Amino acid sequence: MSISKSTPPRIRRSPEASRENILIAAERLLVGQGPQSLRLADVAKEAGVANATVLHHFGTIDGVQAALMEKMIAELVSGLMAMDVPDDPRAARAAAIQNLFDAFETKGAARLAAWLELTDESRRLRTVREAVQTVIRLKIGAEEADEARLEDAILVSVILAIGVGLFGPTLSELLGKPRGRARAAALRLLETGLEEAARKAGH
Amino acid sequence: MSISKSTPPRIRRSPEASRENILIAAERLLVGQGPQSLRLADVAKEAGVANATVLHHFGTIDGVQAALMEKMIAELVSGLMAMDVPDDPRAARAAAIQNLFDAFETKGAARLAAWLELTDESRRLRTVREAVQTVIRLKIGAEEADEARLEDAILVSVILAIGVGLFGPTLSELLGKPRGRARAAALRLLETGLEEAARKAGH
DNA sequence: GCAGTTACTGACAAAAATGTCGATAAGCAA
DNA sequence: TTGCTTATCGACATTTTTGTCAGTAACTGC
Repeated sequence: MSISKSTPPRIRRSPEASRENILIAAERLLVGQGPQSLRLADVAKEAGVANATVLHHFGTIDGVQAALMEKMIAELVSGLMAMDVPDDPRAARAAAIQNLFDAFETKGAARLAAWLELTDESRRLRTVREAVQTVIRLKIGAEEADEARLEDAILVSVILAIGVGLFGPTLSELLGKPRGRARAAALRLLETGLEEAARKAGH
Repeated sequence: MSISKSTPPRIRRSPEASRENILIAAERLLVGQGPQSLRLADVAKEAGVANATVLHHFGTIDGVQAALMEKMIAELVSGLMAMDVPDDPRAARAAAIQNLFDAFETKGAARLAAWLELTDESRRLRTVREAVQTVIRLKIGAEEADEARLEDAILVSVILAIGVGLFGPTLSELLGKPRGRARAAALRLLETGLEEAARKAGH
């Protein structure tokens, strides 16, 4: 009979599945505890593998971080792009704004943006810019959107969407409000603001 | 004659001045390069002292970080509180908003807020909350500000102020706008939004 | 001057984090 | 089964970062 010396059977994944497993664990850590939690041992433990396994797939711990950025940015961008557009211009604007807020609310996308900003990796938001611009032109109905007012409103919308995603819960709570309050208030403000901008811009 | 063996004369400061010197250096690093730059050697080098000197005054590197938080939060709060209030309610609201944006624009206060949020130190924003509430009640003229609309407008203002301070420059640039554009646009949006909120709330 | 206090420092020790390497075993193909 | 590839791992080596300590020198009060 075999005694204590038995080691638990190894899990052997495909390289893709293994990378995915590690990245998901890293994302969980990042969203839950911030960038400082992305240490080799932490990531490996969270993913349930040995330190060496992480390095086998990503080379260095910076490699993990870089790959995680790519992944999260890609998800953010696809979230920004994926929406259907009502025909009515006004409804389309509202839907686009909703979509914007959704994109920065889920999966810590706003935290990613803040992280990139804080660590001077903000150039990586360039990809996001293109998505946002596409959304602007295609979805909000601003093909001729060189009108200053409308573009400004959009700029503010993006900032507010990220801000609500990042600070909304905390600030709502600190000010003694229910958690979703910030989002609702921001949407209301933007609705009137955007409509007015669109009106003045002649749409 | 004395040759090469001479060491440069030591600078000897008062404990307070020395702590201040180190904290200022740390703040420079934090604002310029993000949280990951707060390493003992980095801080010491930036401050122009030996590693051991930093530890002599703060015990550990975490002590430096904690003291820096206190300092930056205190400055942020005093920045929030320091303003004079026009008599006219409408002008007072505008001034308060301006002040809010100023407070989160200078000295990386918005970056501090983001850092606190990312690292789950957001409870430390509690002090800020009280300042914001004071400003709200005293300066915006909302003593009876349990009106939902007005309070919501204020909540959004805070989020937008931080968001502009944090992301304004980068996003303006990414979207092909001059740097100060985000702030101007946000102020314009808030002006109409706040006025409307105040009107509907019956002020 | 002189003595006492302490801010300051370099050299060293300790701890923590990253990265290397050979061995192992899981899967696959023949 | 047999052999090959390689994902996985523990043990170890390296690097980085933090913290300790005893000595030095700048200031203060006498």
